[in-house]
Amino acid sequence: MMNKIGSDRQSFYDAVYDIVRAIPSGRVTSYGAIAAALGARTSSRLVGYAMSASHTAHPPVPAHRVVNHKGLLTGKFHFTPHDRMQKLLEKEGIRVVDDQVKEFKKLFWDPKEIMDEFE
DNA sequence: ATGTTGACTTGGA
DNA sequence: GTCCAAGCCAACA
Repeated sequence: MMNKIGSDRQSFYDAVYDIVRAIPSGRVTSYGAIAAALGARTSSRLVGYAMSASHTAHPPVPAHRVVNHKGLLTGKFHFTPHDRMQKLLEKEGIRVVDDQVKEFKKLFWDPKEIMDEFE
């Protein structure tokens, strides 16, 4: 069986990467939403931890589209340079002010929308 | 082996 | 709205 993300995949990380790569341009999601989509809502921290290692993943994951549940760019200091995360977002039409995604609620993309692709 | 830390979230006060 | 504590798993010292 290889239809469930997280259980058959090589690791929780790969599952996270797959979802992040599926985030549409110009949209954002949260760590918790990804964790929830994986059925591990309480492991949202792992999602963030996975992102810290995402820069070594291949193909690369658009980690800049993942923010915390408030729409805050908490991971921007993991980018080089730090402004890159915001730059990338703005490039996609997302407005970021004071490290916070404007209209976050509206731009929020629920990973569960593409869960079908993984079933 | 144990203890700490971390790109987090939730629930209760 | 705020602040605090707990829970999750992996990497590192």
